[in-house]
Formats: sequence, structure tokens, C-alpha cells
Amino acid sequence: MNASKAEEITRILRTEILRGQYREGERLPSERDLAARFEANRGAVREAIKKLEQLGIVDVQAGGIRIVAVEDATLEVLGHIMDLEEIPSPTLVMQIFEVIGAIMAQSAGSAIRNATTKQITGMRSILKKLLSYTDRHEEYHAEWQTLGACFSEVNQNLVLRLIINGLKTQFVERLRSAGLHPQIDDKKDTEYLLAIDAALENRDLKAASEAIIGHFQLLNEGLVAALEERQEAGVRSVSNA
Amino acid sequence: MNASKAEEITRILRTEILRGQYREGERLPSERDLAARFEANRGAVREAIKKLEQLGIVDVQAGGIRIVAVEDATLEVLGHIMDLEEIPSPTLVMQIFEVIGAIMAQSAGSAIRNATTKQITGMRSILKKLLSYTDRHEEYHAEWQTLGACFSEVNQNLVLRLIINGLKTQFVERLRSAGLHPQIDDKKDTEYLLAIDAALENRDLKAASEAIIGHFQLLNEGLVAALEERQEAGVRSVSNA
DNA sequence: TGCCTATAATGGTCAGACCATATTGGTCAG
DNA sequence: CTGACCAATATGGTCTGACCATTATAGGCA
Repeated sequence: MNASKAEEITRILRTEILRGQYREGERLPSERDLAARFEANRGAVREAIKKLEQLGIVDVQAGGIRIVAVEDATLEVLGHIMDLEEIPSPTLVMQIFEVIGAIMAQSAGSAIRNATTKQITGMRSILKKLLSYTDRHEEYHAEWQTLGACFSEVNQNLVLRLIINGLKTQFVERLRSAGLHPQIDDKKDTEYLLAIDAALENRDLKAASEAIIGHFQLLNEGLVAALEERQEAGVRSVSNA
Repeated sequence: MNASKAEEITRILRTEILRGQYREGERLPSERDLAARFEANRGAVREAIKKLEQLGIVDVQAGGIRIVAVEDATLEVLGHIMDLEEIPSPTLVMQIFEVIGAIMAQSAGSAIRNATTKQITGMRSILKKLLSYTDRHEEYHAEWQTLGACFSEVNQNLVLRLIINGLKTQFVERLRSAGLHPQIDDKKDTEYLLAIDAALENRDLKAASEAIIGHFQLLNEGLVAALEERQEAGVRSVSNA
């Protein structure tokens, strides 16, 4: 057993809830019943439920634990939703990258507004690296992370940074650990990178935003394509069995 | 005692941590010590710490509980940071509204792309109400909430919706419950509202985004002005004492 | 039929204990 | 004197069993 008992219980319950095994507003079995079911102590069950409550998918009050609608949950549930399926749903991935693009664009714009000349130079040197990495995924990805961190550091916007953190840990890491690498059109992407570089040079907020959104759209398309390819492969292997 | 003991402990510890009473990486007192200090049971302390862990401000492992840098925390800490001071920091408010504007713009754009003609009509009727409410803050605010919910419903982007939820519960509610109402330039805002309406009619994503960002910038400025005014009032009352 | 009270059920807290692991301080070899 | 190694200690994770305050609910009363 690698995980603690409470984590195990959390995992099972969240899966059941997110799969829709309970209806919204319905009551979960009592802590004592759950303890009996999982052959665990009530304390462990309480910890597990505490986690679910913090995820925003249950509402615990004296008298019973009730299921909450997913739309009223926390950003953190998304990671758990992704864990439900081996392959993330393309729809979800699209939604995620739409948001990441918008947030990064905002982050970049805000950074450009506040950056010193030196900082601009620093960002542009990262872009230079990115332009030379287009065929090496690992380095390319790592350098984008650096660029994002650079934006956050310059714009000093804690809110943006926290949202990006959340999205990163919830999705980006998961997608990569699932071995999903987008196939992107290097030529088009190079254009976007050059546009970002030029926007940085001219401190053109709007142009930077647009180019970044473009880049992430490209990434999005590449990722969804990779996903669908894998889905088909999965279906094929199933029908062969 | 209105809150549970665990919540009380959470409140105290998070205040201490967020105020920087412990250094990053430093160890928190052990669960047993904390239980002794708060005259509570270790179980209650554990629940409190569980919450802090979920907030992302501590990292609990066998051997000790360590403090984590704020920048690596969750979006949820922001609400707690706001609770630290009676009056939210203008800087933070500015950052928040920058993000809210960007997210809402994205949400609107995504909604416009997917909306049926009927849904567009629905949104425009909300805008019509907004235009007639410019002098009644409560209704105006409520109607904006409706519009936001409408966007979320149409674009079906769960990620966007969850982020908006988070921002709303973390800030918007707090600002309102603190009695902070922005003084906005009705004339300028009317222009933005009309622009949004026109953008909806023509399904012009870019125009809609820009107008929404404009509206929230206006809101932002008005709110910051109200904040600074209150800050000065606070200083005055202190110096009078 | 509808309200209201008494009972049962549930979450919140508590005390004390054991286990596996991380930390820590001391010891010993180099 | 330094560094590696090892044992004692501290810490988090879990468990048992209990009591309290609040909520749900069923049964009785008007």
C-alpha cells in the first residue's frame, strides 16, 4: 500500500461521486457506515470526507453529507475528473487550453506593461531558445515553463500566478505524464514565436496576447489530434481482443 | 462558539502563516504540541492542518509539517489573504479584476461562438436590463451575475466556470459583504454595454472581449478609488483617536 | 390532515494507544 | 577534525471507543 488509507478512501469515493453514482443533493452513507464498508476507522473516513468537502463535491453538515453539483466545485476537481479516464476527454483538453491561452496572454500583457528593459531582454533570450528548440519537445516545453514563470515574476500578479499554478499541476503535468505530446506545425509556431518576440520588443500588449493565444491554439489542436489518434488506437486494440 | 474548533484552529494558524510568522521551509510545531497549545484534541488539529494543506500553504509529511511559499499555494488562499486585513489591498483588488476581466472576456467569446440565435437574444435582453439599471447597484450587480452564468451555461466550458466560481466566492462576495461598491462612470459604462450588445448581435468575438475588458477596467478603477477613499478615512479616524 | 414533540441518527470532539517512518544526535572509523 | 553510520526519539497515520450538540425523522396529538 503506497497511499494512506484516507487517500484510498478519498479516491474511491470521489470516483463514485464523479461518475454520478449519487444524485445531486442525495446523502452519502454516514461516516460510521463508510468506516464499516472500507474496514477503516471513522477518523480515516473523516479525513477522506474532509478532502472531498474541500474539493467542493460534497457538503458536510450534522445530519448528513450531501452531494454537490460539479459546477459548484473547485478547480481542483478537474484533475480528479481527468484521473477517471485513462485518456483525457478531448473536449476537456480543448477547454483547458482555451483558458490557459487566455490566462497566459493576460499574464504576458501584464508583464510587458511592468517590465524593465533588462527583463524584456531576458524574455526575448528565452524566445530565442524556443525558436531553436522546435524539434526537441522536452527542452521546448521546459523553456515555455521558464517563460511563463518569467511573466509571473515580472507582472507580480499573485492571482494570475496561482491560477496558472493550479492549471499546471492539474493538467499540464498530467498530460505529460500520460505521455501525450502534441504534434505541432513548427512553421506556424515559429511565426507565432517571432510575433511574440516582436511584440516584446515593441511592448505591444495586444500583439503579444494575440500571438500567445495563437500559439496555444496550435498546441491545443496538436494535442487534440494526438488524443484522437490514441483513442482510435485504443478502440482498435479493444476490437482486436 | 459559532465555528467548529477545527475551523478556529485553521483560522489562527493560517493567519500566523500568511502573516509570515514562520519562514518558508520551516517546520510547524508538531500536531501534539499544537493540540496542547489550542487545548484541543489531536484529531481536531489534524483536521485543521488538513485544511491548510489543501490551501497549499503547508506540506505535511511524516517527520514534520513544513511551510510552503505563498506563490505555490492554491487560488483559495487569496480569500484568506483578504481576510487578514479589514480593507483589501488595492493592489490585490486590481490584480483580481484584471483576471476577472480576462476570464469573462474569454467566457463571453467562447459563448458567442457556440450560442444559438435564441441564446444570443437572451443575453441581449439581459444587457437591456443592465442598461436600465446603471443607477441601482444591487440589481445591476445581480444582473451581471446572471449574464456571467449565462455565458457559462452557453459555452459549456467547465474549466472557465470553475475558475469564475472560485473568483466569485473568494472575492466578489467578500468585497460586497465588506460594503465596497465601486463608483463607476455611468456614461462610459453605458458605452461598453452598448458595445457588448452590438458585438453579440454581430457575433463579433473580439469586440465583445474588448468591451468586457473595458467594463471591468472601469469597475476596477471605481473600486480602487472607493478603497483608497476608505483607507484615508481609516487613517483619519486613527489619527483622531 | 397538519403540526409538534420525542427519539434516533449524524457529524464534531475527545482521550489514549500503537505502528511505520523521518529526524536527530551521538558514536566510531577514517 | 570530518564524515558516515546507527540507535533513540519525534512525528504523522491509524485505530478503538466514547460523549455531546445538532439535525432528521417518525409517531402521536389536536
